[in-house]
Amino acid sequence: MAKKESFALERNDERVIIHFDYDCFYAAVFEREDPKLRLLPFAVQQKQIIVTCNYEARRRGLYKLQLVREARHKCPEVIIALGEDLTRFRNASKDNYLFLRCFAWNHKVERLGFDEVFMDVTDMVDYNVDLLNHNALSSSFFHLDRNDPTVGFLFDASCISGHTFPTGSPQAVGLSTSTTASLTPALGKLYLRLLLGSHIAQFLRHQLEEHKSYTCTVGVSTTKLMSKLVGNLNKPRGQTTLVPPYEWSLDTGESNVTRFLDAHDIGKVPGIGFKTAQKIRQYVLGRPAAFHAGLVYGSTKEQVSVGEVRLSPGMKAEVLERLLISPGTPKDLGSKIWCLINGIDNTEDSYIKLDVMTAVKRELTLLTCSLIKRMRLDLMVDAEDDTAFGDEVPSSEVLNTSKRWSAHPRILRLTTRPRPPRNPDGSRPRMFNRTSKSCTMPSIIFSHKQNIESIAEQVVNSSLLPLFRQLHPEESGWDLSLVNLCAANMAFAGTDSKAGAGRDIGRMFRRQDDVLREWKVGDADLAILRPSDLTKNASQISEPEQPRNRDIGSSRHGSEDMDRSTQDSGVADDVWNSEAETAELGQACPVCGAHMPPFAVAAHQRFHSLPE
DNA sequence: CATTTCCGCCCG
DNA sequence: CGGGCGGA
Repeated sequence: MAKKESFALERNDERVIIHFDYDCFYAAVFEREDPKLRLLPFAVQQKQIIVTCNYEARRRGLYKLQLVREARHKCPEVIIALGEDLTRFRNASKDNYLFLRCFAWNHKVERLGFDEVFMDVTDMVDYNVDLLNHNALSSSFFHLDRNDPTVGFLFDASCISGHTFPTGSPQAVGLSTSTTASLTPALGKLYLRLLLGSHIAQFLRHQLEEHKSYTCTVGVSTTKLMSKLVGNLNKPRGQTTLVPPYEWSLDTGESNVTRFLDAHDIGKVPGIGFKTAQKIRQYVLGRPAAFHAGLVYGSTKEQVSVGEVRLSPGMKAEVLERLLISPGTPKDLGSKIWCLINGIDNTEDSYIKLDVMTAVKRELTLLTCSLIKRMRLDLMVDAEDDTAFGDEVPSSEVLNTSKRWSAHPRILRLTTRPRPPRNPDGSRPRMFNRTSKSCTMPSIIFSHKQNIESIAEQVVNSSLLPLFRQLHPEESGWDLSLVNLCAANMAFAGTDSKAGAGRDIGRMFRRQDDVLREWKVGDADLAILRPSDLTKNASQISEPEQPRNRDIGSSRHGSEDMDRSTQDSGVADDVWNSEAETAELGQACPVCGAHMPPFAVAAHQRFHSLPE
């Protein structure tokens, strides 16, 4: 049995991130359509402003966000294109993005605006680190395909590709020399990983130039924050890698992260906008920070460096939090910014989270399928027939078109329960700390045209995933002991021409509850959903509640824990699991012992509870 | 409790 | 300026 597949929980998450920034993107889009422009001073105009211009134009004194009048005066021969229609830029951006994404092994590639891309190449790097031949680093081969060892490129693994910060780092020396030994193992490993990152970055840059005719500037580091910032050091058409040490230590002294970051103006840090920066400046200076209104865009501010902020007396997350709270500001903005100015970018967690999300999505989809089946069994009636439940249990969930809904649940609710922390004796406390979120039942769920799977997929995407995110906005380490889906707040369709119909149905439900209550498995920690093992299907049971405003169907689902031996060895666990494993094959009715599909049990039991 | 609307802020 | 996001 695999021991440690719990990737999401292990904090070996020093990622390798590449940030791409296309050089003067809008201008480059036009240049690609008309290469003659490359040699001429060329600018793109929106309204009365030069939004960007090529480097030929910059050589003649033009710059971004300059007034068109001024630009024309300074450089009369400039060629200007109108760039107010964004579609060509949008398309080019998307095209480049898709191109880059083809190289990624995972889907951790994202666009920021039209002209920036982040790519998490951690998996590629780690794969290739293991395959390096340390005796022949300078003639290494970078594998781009795990399945085809011939796909890749040659590179020199004895040095970083492109520029570094700080400049003249071990790069010149190379790894095969004695300096390698002086590097601590951890430092050396990170160095090697970033080195490989720099080579894949170099490769991708050239691919982009060759196949798409776009040059770009890239940064390589372990976070989006740092890779984006460090890339700025060498533009255009350059790349910069932020080399270790990333941690402060006795022999290496200050970390290169803070050394680099501290020199920036506080307002230059992505995520710290003008307002926030001004407040922080004011705090550090002890007086309002001066800023002279600029000509066109922004303004020249009194600069306060990240280092001054970070090292200002008593500075910490709480201080920033208090400083920045005002109506409409995000919750923990203070700690966010404290992290940022210390070079920590929490968004990297979201990459890991993505992996887990796909598993969660699978689970939710299975749950939804179960729920739909149950809803159809319990709530669909023959179009001509007003009675909700016949004498026979339907033999199949397949529905013909002569059925209609007798009632509509109006609310869809997702409930989860985190696994409570373990007691000293290894057992788990029984807690009822469930959390739930609900939304209006998406109408698609009542469709009887589409098949159940496609409906489920839509419901998951449109409703359940958003709910899940609300329930678990925290970082990746979900360890859930229960996931439950239910349809609630019944609305009966019949404009009760028969006055007693509603009451009869209500009574029926109550009787059903009585039966189900007996049948129901105890409320122990049963279903298990863990990021490390989300594949196995468990079961579904119904969960009766109050007669009025009650939930009609409820479908519970979880996955079997890998490490079951360390769990409660209670009987309930075993009962549950045996039921769980046979769930898809069939279940026995606890009253009469008849065998049937699990989703039919509830309806079948209702049959038992019908009035004589 | 969910939904709708608006505002502040950040970004390119 | 236009879009996106989060909070009230």
